Order: sequence, then structure tokens, then C-alpha cells
Amino acid sequence: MDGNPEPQLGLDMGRIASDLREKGLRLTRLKRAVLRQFADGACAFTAEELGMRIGITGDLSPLYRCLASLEDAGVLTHLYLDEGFRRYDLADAYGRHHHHLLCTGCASVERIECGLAEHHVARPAHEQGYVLRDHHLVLRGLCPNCQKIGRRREARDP
Amino acid sequence: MDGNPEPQLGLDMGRIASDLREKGLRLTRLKRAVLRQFADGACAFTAEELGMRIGITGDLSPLYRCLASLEDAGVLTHLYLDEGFRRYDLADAYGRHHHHLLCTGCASVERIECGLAEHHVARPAHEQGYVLRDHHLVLRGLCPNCQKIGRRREARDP
DNA sequence: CTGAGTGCAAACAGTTTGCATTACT
DNA sequence: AGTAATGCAAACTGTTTGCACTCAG
Repeated sequence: MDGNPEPQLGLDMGRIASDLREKGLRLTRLKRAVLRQFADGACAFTAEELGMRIGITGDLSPLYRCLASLEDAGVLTHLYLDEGFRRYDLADAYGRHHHHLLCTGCASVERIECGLAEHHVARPAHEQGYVLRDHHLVLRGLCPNCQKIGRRREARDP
Repeated sequence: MDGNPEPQLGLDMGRIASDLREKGLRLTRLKRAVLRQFADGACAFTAEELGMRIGITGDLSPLYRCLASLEDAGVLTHLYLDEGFRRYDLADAYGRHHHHLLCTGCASVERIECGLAEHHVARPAHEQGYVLRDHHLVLRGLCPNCQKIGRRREARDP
């Protein structure tokens, strides 16, 4: 309904739209709704979470297709936090490089923006003859709330 | 057929056997065969890879049950390298803490034993009020061989 | 008016479970 | 003898695909 960039968001929708257009893809209502979820710095959503937030009641296949398009276009990536399902995140080029802190009690995820020193990531890979593409640090522990209520369960595919 | 510890392996089968026994579990032929795969430092096997190496032709459900037992007993853990399937690894208590280097060309995995400094793992978690349980660094890149043959495909669930 | 996006149903892959049978201890 | 472990078939979950239909550029 509006082709203009949305000012208050941390995402440049105009840039994303044109990047998509270059690949013959459209920035539809659904894609826009998905991307909006990442605008405030939230990250690592499951498809189910995204569907819930967007208000999709029925079938998730359009959402999966939408997510796949956004991955193809390089706007999103996916990752697994040692659970049994995917989480989707803004690609570094469109967001800010970060890692993840997963609460093993309630399965909530927070972003962590610690930089890993070069010698911790690139060097060991180079030493084994690899050309590094990317890296990802997963931290797992109990969030403040789960500590308070004494929850301990493993959030590893429950 | 032999209950004695197997001398040449890097794994203390006797200790594992007794740890299992404490939980009412037996160190069966299948469990032994699975554990043997990890003896030379190899790591992060998929269920399929383990089945192949062990020589399981048919159904994998006994293997999955075996792996679940070993996880219950704390001997194995599982992880995902941002692919669509689990990989199984020796728990830190039975092996040596390590991270993983995944080749995006051929999907091979190598272990990396770089230590991450405390301020890269525990501190950022503490700052957000978390009590850290564990962490896992995934490095992704091209292995020497895939560089040589010019392979570039994404090994992210192919 | 063409092709990307949608919605539904059916297929798929990896993993899990029920149940009767086998085999260690 | 008693209880894990096995093998097969069937279920389940998260994700993908085929196809007819819609809608926006």
C-alpha cells in the first residue's frame, strides 16, 4: 500500500525492496510483516514464532516460501541453536553481526554483540587450511527469570 | 563378547560402562560400536553417518534409541551445525571440549580446539544476567580440497 | 497480462514411539 | 527370570512441493 521507506524502523525497506527487485522478487505484505519483526533488534525467530506474531492462523507454507525468498535474496539467514528447528535472522549485511544466548529454561533467545577476536575464529580455520565464510557462537544458560523461578529443564528439543 | 576395557582406544569404556550401569543401562554391542567411532578424535557424526560406519543397513530406530540412552547417561550430546539434522558428539566430560569447523562445500566436519577467552563467553552472558551452561562455536568455510576443486555450494541443508 | 505470491493438500526427511521378540546379567 | 535392547511398522514434527487461483506491477 505504501512504497515509501518506513521511517521509524531500523531497516531500510527501500534498499531491501530494490535488492529484491533485482532478483525479480517483490516486497510483499508478508515479507514486509516478517521483516518488521526484526526492526527493533529482536532476532532468531522460529517460523512458528513469526507466524504467531504476524497473525497467521492456518498453513505456514506461504511463510516458509517467503522466508526462503528472503534467504535467497540474502536478507535473512537461518541457524539452529542446537534445537530441532530453524531460526531465522537478519543477514549481517542488513543487520549487525551478533551471536545468540539461548535460555535452556524458557527457550528465549537474546542477541549478544560480542566481537570474537580474529585469532579465535579465522586463525584456527586458516591453520587447518580452510577459507572461513562465517562463524556463529551459541551460548546456552539460564535467563534471570528462569533462575528466579528455579526452572532448569533442558530446552533442547522438548 | 568381551567385557574388558579396550586398551588402544582413547575412551575409557570401563568408566562408561559403570556410568551407564548406574543408570540401569547396559553397554551393548551397539553402544560400544557407536562409541568406538569417536575414539580417534572424530566428532560430530550424524545418525546416518554412524549407521553407515557401523554397518547398519535397515532401520535406524535402534541407533536413535542407543544415541538417546547415551545422551541420557551424559556420554554424548547433540548439536546442529546450522544444517537440518543432528550431529552427535562426545560430551566434554568424556572427550575434550572443542568446537566445529564445517566445510560448506562437502559438509565434512573437523574439530577445533581453540579455547575462547572467558570474556568472550561467560562475561557477556553474565552481563545480561544469565548463568552460562555451555557454549559452542561453529565455523563455516571451505576445506582445502573443496578450494582446490573449486566447489562453492552451500552445504546448508542441500 | 504475466509472473510472483497465495492457500490447500499431499509429500518429505529426520526422528520418535508402540509393541512383540530377543538377549544380556 | 527379569529388564534393556532390538526390529519392524506406524506416527509425528518441521519443512517442502504441486497445483490451481489471485493479485499486483
